[in-house]
Amino acid sequence: MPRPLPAEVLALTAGDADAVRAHLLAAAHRVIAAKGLAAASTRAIAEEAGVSGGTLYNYFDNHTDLLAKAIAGRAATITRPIATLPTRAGRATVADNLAGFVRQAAVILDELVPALAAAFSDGDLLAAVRRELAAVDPVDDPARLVERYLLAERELGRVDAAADCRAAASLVVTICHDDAFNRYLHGAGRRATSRRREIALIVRSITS
Amino acid sequence: MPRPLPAEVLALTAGDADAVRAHLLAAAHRVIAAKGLAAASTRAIAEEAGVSGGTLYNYFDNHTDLLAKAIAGRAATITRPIATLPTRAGRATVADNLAGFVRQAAVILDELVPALAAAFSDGDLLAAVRRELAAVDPVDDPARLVERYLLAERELGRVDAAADCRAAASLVVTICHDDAFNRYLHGAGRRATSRRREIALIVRSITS
Amino acid sequence: MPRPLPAEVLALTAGDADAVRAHLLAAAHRVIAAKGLAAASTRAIAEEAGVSGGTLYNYFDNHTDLLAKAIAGRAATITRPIATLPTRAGRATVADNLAGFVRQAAVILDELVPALAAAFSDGDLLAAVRRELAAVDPVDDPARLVERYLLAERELGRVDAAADCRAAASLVVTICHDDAFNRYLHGAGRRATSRRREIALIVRSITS
Amino acid sequence: MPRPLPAEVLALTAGDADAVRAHLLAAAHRVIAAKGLAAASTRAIAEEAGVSGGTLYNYFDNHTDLLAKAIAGRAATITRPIATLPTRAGRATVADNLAGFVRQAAVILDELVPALAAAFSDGDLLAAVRRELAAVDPVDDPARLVERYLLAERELGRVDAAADCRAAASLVVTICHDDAFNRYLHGAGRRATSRRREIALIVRSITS
DNA sequence: TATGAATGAGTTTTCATTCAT
DNA sequence: CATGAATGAAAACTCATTCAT
Repeated sequence: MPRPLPAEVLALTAGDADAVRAHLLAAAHRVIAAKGLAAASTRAIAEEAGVSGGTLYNYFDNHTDLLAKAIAGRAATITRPIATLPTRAGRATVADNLAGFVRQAAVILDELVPALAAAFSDGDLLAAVRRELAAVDPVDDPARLVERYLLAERELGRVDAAADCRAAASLVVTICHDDAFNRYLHGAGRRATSRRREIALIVRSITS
Repeated sequence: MPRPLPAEVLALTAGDADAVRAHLLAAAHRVIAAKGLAAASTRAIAEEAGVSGGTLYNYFDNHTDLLAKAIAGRAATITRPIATLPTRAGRATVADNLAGFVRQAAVILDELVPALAAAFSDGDLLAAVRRELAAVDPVDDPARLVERYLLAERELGRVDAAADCRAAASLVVTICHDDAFNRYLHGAGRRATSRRREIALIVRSITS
Repeated sequence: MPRPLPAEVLALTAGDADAVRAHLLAAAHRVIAAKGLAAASTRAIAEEAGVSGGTLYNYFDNHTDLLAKAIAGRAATITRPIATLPTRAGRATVADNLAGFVRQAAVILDELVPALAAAFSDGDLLAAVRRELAAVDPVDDPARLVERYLLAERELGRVDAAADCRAAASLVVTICHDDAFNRYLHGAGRRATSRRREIALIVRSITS
Repeated sequence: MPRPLPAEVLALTAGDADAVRAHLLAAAHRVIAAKGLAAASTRAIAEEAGVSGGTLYNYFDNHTDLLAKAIAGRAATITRPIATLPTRAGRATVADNLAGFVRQAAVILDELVPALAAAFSDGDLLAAVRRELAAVDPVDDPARLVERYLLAERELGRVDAAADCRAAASLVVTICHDDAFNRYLHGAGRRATSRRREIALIVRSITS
């Protein structure tokens, strides 16, 4: 007999199918973040979401589909908290602004990069993740964001007119990625590297 | 019914236990590279190595131990093909030498980074990989290699006396890491990014 | 491909979870009795129960849990067929009644003692069996049953007022245990020892 | 290449085949006593004995043969420490002498009964144990020993002329067996039961 | 006749998926 | 479109036994 979703889940989703889907994706991501991709079995996700195992299949094609959407979905939301960077142009110093960006990006990347990296373990999953990523709006690309900030600084004269803002932005974002990767690779004990010297080097190159 | 190792394997190892171990590690790495970590079951590895399933346990404690050594073992050999970089100081241009390094590093990182990243999927495996990595000689760190090259260039006057060679080297290596990650994330079809502009930016910062 | 339980099993259990559990425990006990504890693999039990291997894990934590409950479960039902002993007080002779008890107890102990003894082979299993046995109602202790019978005979004057009924009962039960152990140890061919002389000795001690 | 046995083993056995066999049997029994029959793998026994796994097969037909001889071999030596009982006739009291026997027997039975019981888990092993037990000299039967003691007491007039010494002896030995079984079944925590009352009951029956 | 590596059948257990309710 | 039990393939790992050395 078809039964309604459990009270807790209904309270969160109001029974809206998309809301339920989002709830399940969030549960999946929590499990991946907490216990790793290998532990993100359908049963573990269902339990975390407070639904029955079979229910997942009413909202997703299969296990891989669910995982891929949970992982790639985070990539779409990644620029959200750092979207204000371009508005900081003209304030403080360029180096400080970039360092601030690196610091803020770390929070998001620390939960995105490990999940993304873990997807490398399974060819099918990786293919599905690629498909999902392809659908993400490339305008939200963080590198574009940083580039826009540097261009704004160039407008203000705080960055050389001839500076390659795209390359500089790309370098900054690359630093963020590698840091997140290394933080997870080397474990929680690892002290966060400051990267102040690398940023100074980049800034030196684009300012006279 | 016990038998000596199959002829093919014996030919490679001459019965030496360490050689057999290396043979099994190589087989494990081939499976990981070809089909992904998730497909690197003990059975698949044993088959690839041309050996019976139980034989693996005569050489490794367990599946995780084998995988961790197969993955981390590559990290130890990584500087081998690029160790000649410092000797190139004074020849060609700094930018070309760094670009050449990035190109060569890509070959190795393309087989190391995906396996390393895939280990993020399993907490136990990651912990084992960390233990193995800790045993790798840090003198072989590629960043130190690039730094030594830049310091040699500084001796020769082709790099500013005040240049932060460590930061520059760190940036170059970071580029390599992120590129390898992105190449695998976005799939084989992806054209390798040249990174010429980023290297130019770095070089500009350390030369006058 | 999921299917309901096979027709035979459904007929026995009517889909009730506790009935299925009991069915599985009975299957486990049949396998132990027929082929020994070492042959009571999960596969053998599932086959005997007419069920798929994975199904066992929907009802029991693990193999040890299943075996322990199958073994200890019998101990709980053991007094059932001999519970009427106290009502025989005053009829026939005390010796005959005790001999009858010994004979009846043998039927049950012949299927309990070997399984219990076999559990000595595995420390984990034995620990689990102990836990299960601790949950059995001690009021059903057969020694208490025999004691109550002897006390009833004492009330009737057929046993000395000063007789140590508890010790006598304990001796009778001990005989039952050791006989069951020895019957299994020496094999089916062994003629059941009558123990008439030992019972006579006990009776002589508690009657004048 | 045939090598000599390891130095430690040679020191104990002087290379004598029977001594080596005894050494291996003792090792097997130690493993069974310490970790249970299920843990008494060929590898564990070989390690305990300080020899290589293949060596066992130069002295025993197979695993079962080795275990059966290790278990049944103990039964042959069981009367050794209590053989002096008959000489105690006339000294102390009959009850004390029997209680002393029960106490001493416990030491031996505590290592024999659990191993014997564990053999119930495997039909093949049990059959082999039965074969080995059949070869044990029945004159050493502890029950005969106790009977001889009681007959000696009867000669001395401390036991009734009409007493059924065989039944009494059988009861005493039965107590020992059941106690050992129960001690192991209920675990080390269990306080040893004194059985003074049961012995008193038996003695009352054979003395006036 | 000691060694110990290779074997491979066998063990317990997990898990994505389906479908009767 | 919720449930959760049944499935059975696949996983990691163990172990008695053999035989080249």
